Amino acid sequence: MRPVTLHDLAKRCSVSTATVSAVVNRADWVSDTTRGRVQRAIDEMGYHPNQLARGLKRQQGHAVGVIVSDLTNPFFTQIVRSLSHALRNAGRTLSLCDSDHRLDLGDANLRMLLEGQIVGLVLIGDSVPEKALKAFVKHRARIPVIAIERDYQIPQVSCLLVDSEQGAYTATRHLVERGCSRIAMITGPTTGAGSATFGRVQRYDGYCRALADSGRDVDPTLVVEGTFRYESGREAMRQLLKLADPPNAVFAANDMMALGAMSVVREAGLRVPDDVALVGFDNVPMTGLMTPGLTTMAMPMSELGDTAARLLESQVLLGGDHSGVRSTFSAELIMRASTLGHAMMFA
Amino acid sequence: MRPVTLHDLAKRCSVSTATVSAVVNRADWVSDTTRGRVQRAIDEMGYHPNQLARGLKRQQGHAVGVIVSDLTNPFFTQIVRSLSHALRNAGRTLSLCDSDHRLDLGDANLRMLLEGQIVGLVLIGDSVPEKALKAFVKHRARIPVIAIERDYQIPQVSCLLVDSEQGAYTATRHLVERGCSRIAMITGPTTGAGSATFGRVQRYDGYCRALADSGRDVDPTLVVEGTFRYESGREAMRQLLKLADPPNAVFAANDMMALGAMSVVREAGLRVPDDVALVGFDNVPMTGLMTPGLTTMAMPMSELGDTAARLLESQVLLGGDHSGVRSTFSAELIMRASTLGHAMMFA
DNA sequence: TTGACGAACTTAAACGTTACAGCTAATCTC
DNA sequence: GAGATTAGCTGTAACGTTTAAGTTCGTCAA
Repeated sequence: MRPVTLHDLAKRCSVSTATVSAVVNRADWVSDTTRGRVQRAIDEMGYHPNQLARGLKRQQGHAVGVIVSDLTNPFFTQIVRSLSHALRNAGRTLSLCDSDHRLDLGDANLRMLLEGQIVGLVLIGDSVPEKALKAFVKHRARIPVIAIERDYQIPQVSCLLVDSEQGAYTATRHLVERGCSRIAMITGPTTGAGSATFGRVQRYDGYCRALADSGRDVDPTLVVEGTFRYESGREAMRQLLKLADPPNAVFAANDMMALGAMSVVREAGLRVPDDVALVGFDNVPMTGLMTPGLTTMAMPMSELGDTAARLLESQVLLGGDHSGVRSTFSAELIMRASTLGHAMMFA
Repeated sequence: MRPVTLHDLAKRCSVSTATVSAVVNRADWVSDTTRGRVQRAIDEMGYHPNQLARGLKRQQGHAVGVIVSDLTNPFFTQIVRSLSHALRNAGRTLSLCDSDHRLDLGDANLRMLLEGQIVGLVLIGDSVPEKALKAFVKHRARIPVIAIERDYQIPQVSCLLVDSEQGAYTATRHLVERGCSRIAMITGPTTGAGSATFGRVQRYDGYCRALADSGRDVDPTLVVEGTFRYESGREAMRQLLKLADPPNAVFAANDMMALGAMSVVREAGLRVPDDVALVGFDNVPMTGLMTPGLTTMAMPMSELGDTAARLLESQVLLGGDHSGVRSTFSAELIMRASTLGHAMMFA
């Protein structure tokens, strides 16, 4: 069963393929009678335009490439999801690659997408090495590139970032306002995976600024380095509880570590939030599902996805060269029982 | 900066485009000297084949369409991820659509992918209505379709399913072997979202069979219906604890409900697993991260993804018509502290 | 010496679509 | 009523690739 083509329709309606094409593309010069006749034939024969041919002719594909460093990261999953919705509405296809934290695969994916004649590229997380991207941008200057949660120093590349410093400030500030006297922090790793992506430095800076704003000094014994993983949150918390004067509040640089910390606190027979209040960062789905719910900073995920899609579309339509935009989004405080307690939550 | 084409290479090397094409496609008739010369030019000029043109000529695209009913479901995310890896290795692109549980969107996505001249289609979860798929298969008999975790009654469609009955049997059996006397079940919903997908019926059947095998009757007061959501697990567990003779073990039809149940058990001051042992289903990532870890049935996610990719590739290569394969995978018991307790786990 | 053969290459026609330059006939302008 | 304009359509050349059907030329058997 060969797919129906413009030629088939043209023959059927005794018009030229150009006319049929005009109907399909809603050109304004076709008479109503012809348009009706062709449209009916399209419906009857079940015609679908061949995007390969269209793309070849128009010198412009219909797919947007997306490379994500780790699709199983719920934060990234959400972004991909809203990208997917936005692109569908724009009539575009989403070509997805998971680079599995391996930058070499990111490079291979880049080549593959390139051959697929993508019309735009979205990079999520640390998925492609700066060098490879630089080469890409140089050879395909017409393809707009947008990076999410990864800061590239390439003028043509747009970067959408979350203001981690502000988020950390808000989180810490929240603990101050709840009256916590000794506020600890579990930071992200200083080197290796994630260090480039999730702003360990900025989150720590925000913590410091919030303490300074309330007239306190940072107690170095209350700052422990983790690896963003659950188990490292447990380890860090154990360390904190061993202190002579342990903290009564902890801000963790991500939710996984906060959850790890919470499990240790409870195993030690202490109560959350009465003995130790906890705040995380990221708002991964499970934080709202547990009891007590974890207070955390929500990343603006759909916003990032939507903005990326809109930006992309405008740059594609614009055509020609475009300079990279950078914009920063802020994380939002989601208050839950891990800092408020049940009584307060329903007060 | 216009992309390099076969023509550019042909001119540069003073050969015909056919020869260059032959080199690119590794045909065996090109002399070594010519091949070398062309290959060098390819590297120097940075040539990348235009997959649109190739696809148009070959009458066969290079992308595989994937429609997933909800990408944020960690179970599906994992499948997409392993599909992505397998497809990259096969040199194919993955066109992703999230249908957001809306079957009408599934239909729109289907159309979009169709126009993109996909070479194969993978449906994950309940993402496309049977009727729409039937129409698709009828018109595009050459495109193999594989459904994962959704049973279509269409001969040409291959279905990859997880044996829920067997999984539920194994889970319940495990509780029996741990010496639990009163084993409750929290089932999935009888109607609505998920009822078609995750075999509520089969999971309940497996539970019954395991009990029967150990010579017990099903106590209807110990079977409560949930909605697969966390909150419904809490509600169900509250109901179970109110019984005059409450259960000392619970098998929940998915992890979310099991986690909800666990939170209620602990709030009631009871111990897991000593007072109430718990088993879930799905092995979502967080189950291994909490304390106590949740014993659960692991879905063979990468296996499903890989199999889908392999099956697809073989059917694509075969070309022509193909009859749908159905195959069933079994879930695997992951034993954790929610049934074993710490002492037993390290015995 | 002829002719057959194969290695190494070229030619040119597609694939389905779009865009541009015509073309025809009707309508408008003065 | 001659010329200009316009609405509505057609013809055809691309887009970059593959591929079937040649072409050329050197080698080798008879």
